[in-house]
Amino acid sequence: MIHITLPDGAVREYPEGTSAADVAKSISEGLARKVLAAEVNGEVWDSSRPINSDASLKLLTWDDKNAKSTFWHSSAHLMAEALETIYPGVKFGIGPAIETGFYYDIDLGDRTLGEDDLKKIEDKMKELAKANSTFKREDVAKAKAVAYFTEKGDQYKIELLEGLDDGTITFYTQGNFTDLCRGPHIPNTSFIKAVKLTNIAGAYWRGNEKNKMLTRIYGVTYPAQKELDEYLVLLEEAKKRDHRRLGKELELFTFSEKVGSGLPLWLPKGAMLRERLQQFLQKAQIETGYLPVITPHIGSKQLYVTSGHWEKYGKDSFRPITTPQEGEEFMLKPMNCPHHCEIYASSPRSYKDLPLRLAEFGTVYRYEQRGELHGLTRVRGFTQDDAHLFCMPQQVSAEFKKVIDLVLYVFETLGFTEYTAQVSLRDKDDRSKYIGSEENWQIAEQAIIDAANDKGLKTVIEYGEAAFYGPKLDFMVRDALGRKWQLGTIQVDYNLPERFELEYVDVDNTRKRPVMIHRAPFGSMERFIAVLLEHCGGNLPLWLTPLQVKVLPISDKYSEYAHSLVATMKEDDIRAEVDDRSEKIGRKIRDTELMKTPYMLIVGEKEMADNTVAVRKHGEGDKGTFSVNDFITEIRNTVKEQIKGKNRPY
RNA sequence: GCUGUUGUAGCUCAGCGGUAGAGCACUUCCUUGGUAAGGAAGAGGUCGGCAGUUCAAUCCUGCUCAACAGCUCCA
Repeated sequence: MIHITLPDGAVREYPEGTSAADVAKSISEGLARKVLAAEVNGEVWDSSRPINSDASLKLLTWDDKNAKSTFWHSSAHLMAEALETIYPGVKFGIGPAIETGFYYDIDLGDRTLGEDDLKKIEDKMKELAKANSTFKREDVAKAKAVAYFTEKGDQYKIELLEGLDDGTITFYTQGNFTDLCRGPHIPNTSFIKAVKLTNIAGAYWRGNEKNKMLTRIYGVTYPAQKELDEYLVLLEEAKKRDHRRLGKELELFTFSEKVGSGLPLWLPKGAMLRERLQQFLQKAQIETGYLPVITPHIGSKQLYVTSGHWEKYGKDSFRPITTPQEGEEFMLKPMNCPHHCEIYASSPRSYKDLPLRLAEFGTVYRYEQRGELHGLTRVRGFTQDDAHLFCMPQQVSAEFKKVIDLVLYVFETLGFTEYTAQVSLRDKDDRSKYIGSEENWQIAEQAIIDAANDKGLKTVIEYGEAAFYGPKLDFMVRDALGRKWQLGTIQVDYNLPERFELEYVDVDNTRKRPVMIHRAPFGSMERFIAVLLEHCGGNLPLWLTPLQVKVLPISDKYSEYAHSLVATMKEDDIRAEVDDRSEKIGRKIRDTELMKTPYMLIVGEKEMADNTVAVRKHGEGDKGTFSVNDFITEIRNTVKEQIKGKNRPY
């Protein structure tokens, strides 16, 4: 007999070789029908796999993350079975579960798939799922496994087998399909009731662009049609929050083929939003000791040779521009750091001058690969909320923490509560691509880890993600469709001060090298606004929104009163407009709601007589009648509250 | 950059080998109204661009530009 410990602490006795499914059955039949997999001593297993010694056991049903992942992994196998039935001879790469759903990379030879094919595969999957095939696990000797896939002619599986040790190899079979797989899987295919193949795309074998491109089919499955429907609705909702769509609807920005791809054009409302955001950060920065500077949009190529960027990124940049006669070369500024280094170097610095914090909303140009461009999140011309802090080595830690405070203040004010902080360190093995001494790297890496811990950030450490000149702390958020984007960044740099031979005179009258910290709380104005739009679904906070109040006169007769209200509000820095079109009030309300304007003031005979306004709030409806002064006070207070923040660093 | 899909009016889209259509938006007129679309008339497109096939191309073919999805990349 063995002892099974359940999550509630209860210990039960079962015969050796009992399975999670058996345990479930002993508790209740209903539970047994829902169990998809099990966690045995913390490891996810097939529910049918025999347990041969004492163990802790958690039965996994659909609500569990690991169960979903198992379910989707099995669905990938089901899709593979369908593919093999429809396209005999198809070769398979890998087919894992992902955050939502699964994919399988396949090699179809010369055949290409279209939308109609996806439907066909879906139907076949549903048919095969109904066949109720069991997922059977089998230990296989390496030689036998290689022989199996050699006969099948699947070179990808053979390549995968090369990386595996004999004795650890397992096959899973359902119906007529057998795959090399570590498992685990759900008990049988009949659990899969709803199937949707969402997407078809190319993907390089093993993620290497030198390898063959395989066809990747993405899909998602559910144990009930209702859940699939809900998921599809959710996807639609997410699309409505897409910043590219909101940017168009709210008239914030646009692109022009003539101007060029990846070069956003800010429309008046977008520019207003962006400038307001910039002023907000500028103010916080000045309060916390930053000094604004301004540098040109181009710089001599020599500047980037000195910085090392030419060598590293020159070939991937916009080509240098040349002067008419001399043949001098200039580059469109791809980053502000070298310019700021030269500002530092423009006069002798004492330890008393440090830290020197130079800030600039600097527009830079980078030649991003064509396929990388994406709305405002990945563009070729963008403005960084950049600053470079030059400090003594012993000041790094304190400066770093101050920057974290500033970033958190920005996030809090703009309502970002969900983000991850990623500590990007060097690749553990390959250190050839990094500039700078081992010792400096270690100090910097430790300083970042300590500062993040000190501030209580939830961090993920990523090896190999550091910049070539130093480690960094990046703040990441997700967009409406689940894609991850980096927002704020803080980076320690021991390299540029070296290359630009920056110095300060220390207390003991010796010359020393300062340390540089690059930082951008927004990351870039473009990307930040993109993510902000998606975050708030286009309902921008009152203090930031281009138009705060729209005054809607009920008829032309009250137009004058409406305009007088706007003039009054303007005195209190409230951004308001009148909709004086000859439309019915219902129509004006609808149009204003669609533009997501926070407040509507409806004014007619009554309001004009009493010097009041009927307030309607976006998304909430009629709020009743207020005196003009009360309304103005309300707006002013709300705005004040929004930008104050509890964690204001100044 | 790679693979695939798409490109028709300002926007969302329909259509088709015989020189274009809807709704919304826009303009004008009527309507002067009370919390999410009042009515009528009008204007607007060399069907992304360049070639080719054809008696004839928005439609077929090639190239090119752009957008979208994913992969690779991201100072």
